Amino acid sequence: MTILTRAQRRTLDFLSRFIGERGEAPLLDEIARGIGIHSRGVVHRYLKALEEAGLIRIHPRRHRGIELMGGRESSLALPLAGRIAAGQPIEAIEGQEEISLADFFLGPGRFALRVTGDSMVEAGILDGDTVIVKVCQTAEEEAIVVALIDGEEATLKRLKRERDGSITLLPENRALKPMHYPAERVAIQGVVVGQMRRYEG
Amino acid sequence: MTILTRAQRRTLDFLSRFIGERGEAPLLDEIARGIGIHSRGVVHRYLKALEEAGLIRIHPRRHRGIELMGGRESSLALPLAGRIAAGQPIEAIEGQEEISLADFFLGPGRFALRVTGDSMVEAGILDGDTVIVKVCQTAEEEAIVVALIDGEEATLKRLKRERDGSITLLPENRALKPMHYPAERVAIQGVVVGQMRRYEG
DNA sequence: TTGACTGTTCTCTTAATGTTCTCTACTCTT
DNA sequence: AAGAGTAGAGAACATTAAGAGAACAGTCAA
Repeated sequence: MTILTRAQRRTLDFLSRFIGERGEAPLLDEIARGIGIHSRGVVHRYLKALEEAGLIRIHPRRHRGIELMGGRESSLALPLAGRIAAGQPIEAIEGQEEISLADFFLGPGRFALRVTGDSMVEAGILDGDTVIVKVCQTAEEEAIVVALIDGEEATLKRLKRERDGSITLLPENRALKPMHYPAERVAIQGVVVGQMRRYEG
Repeated sequence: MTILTRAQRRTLDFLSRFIGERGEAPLLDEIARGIGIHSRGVVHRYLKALEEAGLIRIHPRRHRGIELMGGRESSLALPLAGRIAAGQPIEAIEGQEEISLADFFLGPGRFALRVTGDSMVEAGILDGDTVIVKVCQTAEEEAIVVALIDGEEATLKRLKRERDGSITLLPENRALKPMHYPAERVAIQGVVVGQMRRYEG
């Protein structure tokens, strides 16, 4: 592999940042501005060198036709920038860590469920959220479960077992009352293992 | 894999949204209007390119004869069971629908951030949650943003612009007070586009 | 069956973009 | 002092991207 000159390295850095943020490659003019020069021809020379070094691929004559060969394909991971409210600017903590969506949510016996209603708002589960549920018949105390009552009505509630074996389903909403049932009327369909929400930009 | 041009990408986005909402493919004229042009011929050219790239299939001469291929990054999908709290047992957990984690969260210029603190609890963002942030300098009113104050302190707050150009950062927690700053002290680092949480089983 | 729609194929236009060149200047090394 | 290598400017040319719109042929519903 060839040793890169300073200008070539600047170009490569700009490229990876641009593509990482915008999802598409920059124009030659954008690269020029990004590394502080004015000539497209010069940029083109640097790109040729980077291609020679095997670091990028150029689709000839295509606009924005630069692909970087870093190897790390679009995995199912997001760069993890760190913790917020720690009092530091977040910038440029370039993907040291990554967070894997698969690790987060995927697993055997799981499915997603869209939530309607406000019964769990105080647990941070809002109307419109999606919860990830793991199928199981038994659940631990205090877990948030999908419970089927009398084989008819399914709800999302926090589980509490009473000493006499009966079951209380606690909503996380002060406006709603706990519901109390004998054990045989309640069938647990699964336990909530995750929750996610999208904000429309 | 061919690189898509911007117009081709716009077309693909419109297609998946249209089909997702209405269950059938659009006419060429509808696509044209949807992406802001007037020529059916041009649309047809874009569709050919998308077919070339393996992203859609065209049934020749059929009206609405466009089918979009799962050329997506597969495998990170969960079966979507339906809506809960509708008063029905979660009917037939057949994975007819699926929810794609990639669609949900992945995209250019996004990163994850672990939240510490309770300043946004009433918006359903709890201590320990992870938020997905999209990098951008400007944000719409009422968006939840990552804001850097005086270049030092980063926080997660709801954005409000005052008439005089100054900025108010609103916590979603009655115990905390809104913070008010002149515009030049606040730099927006990104907008929250998603949120997720894991419940330890 | 028929006629209005709809998909397909063309050619044309315009502006933006990639590519190739030549020329200049600066910094090293030997 | 003379090359050699790196940086950069900028002109000239070729190609692409994006779009309009006409003409034709096949589809589909009343």
